[in-house]
Amino acid sequence: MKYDFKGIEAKWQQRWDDEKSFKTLDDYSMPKYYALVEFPYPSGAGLHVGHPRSYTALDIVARKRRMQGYNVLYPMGWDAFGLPTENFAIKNHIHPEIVTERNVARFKSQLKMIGLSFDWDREVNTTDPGYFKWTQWIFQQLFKKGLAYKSTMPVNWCTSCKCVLANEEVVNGVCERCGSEVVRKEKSQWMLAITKYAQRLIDDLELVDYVDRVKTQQKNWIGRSTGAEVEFATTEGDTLKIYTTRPDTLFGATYMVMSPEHPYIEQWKDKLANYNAVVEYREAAARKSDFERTEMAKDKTGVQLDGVRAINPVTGNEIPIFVSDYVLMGYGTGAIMAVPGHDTRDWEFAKKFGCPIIEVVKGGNVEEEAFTDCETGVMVNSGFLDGKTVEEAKVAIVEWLKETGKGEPKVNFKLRDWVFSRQRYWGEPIPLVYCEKCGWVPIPEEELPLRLPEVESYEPTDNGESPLAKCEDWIQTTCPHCGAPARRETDTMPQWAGSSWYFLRYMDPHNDKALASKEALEYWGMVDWYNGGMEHTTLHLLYSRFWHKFLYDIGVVPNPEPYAMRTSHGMILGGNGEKMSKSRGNVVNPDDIINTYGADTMRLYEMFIGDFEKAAPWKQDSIKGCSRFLERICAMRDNVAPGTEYSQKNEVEIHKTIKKVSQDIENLKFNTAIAALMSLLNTFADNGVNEAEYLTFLALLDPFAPHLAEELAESLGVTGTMVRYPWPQYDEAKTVEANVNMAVQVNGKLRGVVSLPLGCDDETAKAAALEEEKVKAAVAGMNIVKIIVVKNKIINIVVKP
RNA sequence: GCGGGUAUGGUGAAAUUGGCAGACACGCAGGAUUUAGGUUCCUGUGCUUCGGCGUGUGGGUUCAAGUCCCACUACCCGUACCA
Repeated sequence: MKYDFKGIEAKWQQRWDDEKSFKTLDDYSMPKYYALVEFPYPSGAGLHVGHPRSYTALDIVARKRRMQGYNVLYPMGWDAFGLPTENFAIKNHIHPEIVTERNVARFKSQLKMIGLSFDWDREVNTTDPGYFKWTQWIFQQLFKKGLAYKSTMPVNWCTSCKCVLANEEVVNGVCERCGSEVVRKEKSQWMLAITKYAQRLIDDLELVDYVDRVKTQQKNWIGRSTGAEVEFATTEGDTLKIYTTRPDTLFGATYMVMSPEHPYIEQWKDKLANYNAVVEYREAAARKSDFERTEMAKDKTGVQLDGVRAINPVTGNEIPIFVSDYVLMGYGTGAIMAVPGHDTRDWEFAKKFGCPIIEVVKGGNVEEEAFTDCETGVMVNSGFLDGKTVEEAKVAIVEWLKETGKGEPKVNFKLRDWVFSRQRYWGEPIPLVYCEKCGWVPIPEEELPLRLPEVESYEPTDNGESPLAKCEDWIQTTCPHCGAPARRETDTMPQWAGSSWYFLRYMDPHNDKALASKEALEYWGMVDWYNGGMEHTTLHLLYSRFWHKFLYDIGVVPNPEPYAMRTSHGMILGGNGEKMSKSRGNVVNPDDIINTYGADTMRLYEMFIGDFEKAAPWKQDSIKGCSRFLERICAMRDNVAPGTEYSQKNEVEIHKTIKKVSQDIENLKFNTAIAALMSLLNTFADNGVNEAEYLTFLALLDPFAPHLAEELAESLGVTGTMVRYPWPQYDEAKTVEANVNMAVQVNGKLRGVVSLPLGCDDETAKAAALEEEKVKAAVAGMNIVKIIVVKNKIINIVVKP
């Protein structure tokens, strides 16, 4: 049979569509399996070959689970709010909604050509009012529980575009789009109190099965550290509170540093002889762009306060206080005690400003560099701490701090609260109004979804307000609480909002009473397997875990964690090993591959390309191997002999392959699963093949190359589709040959191979090894010291002259 | 800086607990089929001075190391003064 992939693929895609073969069943008595891939942002460029890597991998898992009798939820949708669409709309004067619709249509038709087994009846779109109604609803719940609040925050401001940028849009300190300088500007923003969940977001990683590197990245991002808060009295009679992870080095604190934004600068205004110089420094720091701040990072700057000094609580010494921008207002208390002997940054600063450096932990040379090791050192010059190890000293000093009331143990996190507002058009409107009397008030639930108003221009305003700020008609409303005139919030939500809960909507996508029904949430939660890119292992994963925990706390979802398992795929690179991008000109379009070789070949190649978790360069030549493999399967169809049992010749190889393919799919080893299928085909080519054997092969092939598997199975009389065809079973006893080849080594070097019965005893193996001609030659004239036998694997003869 | 990862033929890559390094492919070479190119099929293919040598480098443990230990180097990803 000739391999007509175009005909075959069109035929089966049509049939799956007509029969709704992948429809998720509403039968909650069946065992369930929820496989999830990250839904894409439907960009104008269309799909590239990187997208299908993840989709195909979990399609294989989903298809296998259906064949194993599970009720499978494998859905797809669109994360469609976002900047590129808005920018395209601005440039071409088209409504973003129309742009989105177009892009989604393009993406969908491309995905359909790949033969992915999504249940399209459950498609979701974050820009659909029926969807974002619930995004807004969740935000209102957060607000009601006090987890959404307004706060003045420094934001990134592009001096040329005159608008606020997200952190991701600032590349090397300049605007991603226009290349102009980006500076900091204070703006009032909506914030979400994710830091309240910081500890639980770390602890509950114990409950889930994520690859280690993902767990590590989450923990690092949250950045928990333990230490102490210590109060330093000042010469002006007040106290300056600091946070440190090294309270053990308190005796070595020879000066203090405050952030330029520290409120004490204003408080001490009248006491500072050099107040003007301090303010000047603060203003210079504020003017610095991100780029300059990073550039200047190596060179420490600062100003010493003239008029206020601090007192080291343990030595009683008076020490100077500096202001420097290497201390950040946003972490700890915005002030530090500086221990130049044992902190690299303090050491650099001390060297530049001539502050004394005292060694309090022995082990290095503090004149040469800061000694930061906590493991080996012993305390010196530290009064009652002398002679203790760092760990012992930490315990002792914290005791002392507690007793004297000068400090207490403290845990800090790097994680900051989530800046949640964007001054943009194409996002979910924040469903709150501001009333002079009542403050911020949520709009009534029955008024959700709050839709975007029609505007003439989507461009941000000159003063950094959202484009919605120009819609006076829309803004003016009444307070739901007291009925007085009120104004709507004009900021919109960030793109992360819609993607923080989309997996819940798939469970019950058309529900208009709740984000999903209780029954659906209980049956489908948690997601059994979630695969996505490493680039989302910090923000998206953390945000969605946070929202899910909140929904758990208010009784909406039944589990504390959303995803039972998380894996990550590597990126598909261009043929030159570089990241695929339009500017590098190395983008490969899946449409071209499908036209030339067919979807099954593309699916196969995407999985065969290499280790699923690692980046892999796209090699156009290598695709042929996969294409040939499918052609050979097709050609073999004409030579399939009748037969309902496995032949003796093929039996072991078949059981082995079933085992390997079954396990490899579970372990993300799609590449070796395909290699095993190729080997089995080679075995068939040598030994001949009958119908029973060929059908098993097709069942194993089905998740990888479903169109061809269907076509060939049909030709063998299989009625219906392969979607629920039973997954082949293997018999462990039949996965091994009666005889094994054991390698014979002499002094660790391979000298021969002997064929022996499986599990034969060591003495027989030794005797057989010594009979082998090449072994005899290698052993001749030597004394045999010992012989090591590893059952069924190797015999090593150790000899000496 | 810090955190994570990677390093194996001409290429993409395989290799349970340490146990025959290079599975499976690509490419290449030779042959067969073909009017020819292409396709398909068969054979070979780590290097080698045929003793051996080979998994980034240098040490170590072991009967045995790609795999374990110590010390390096290079590249990739993330992050940016987090006290």
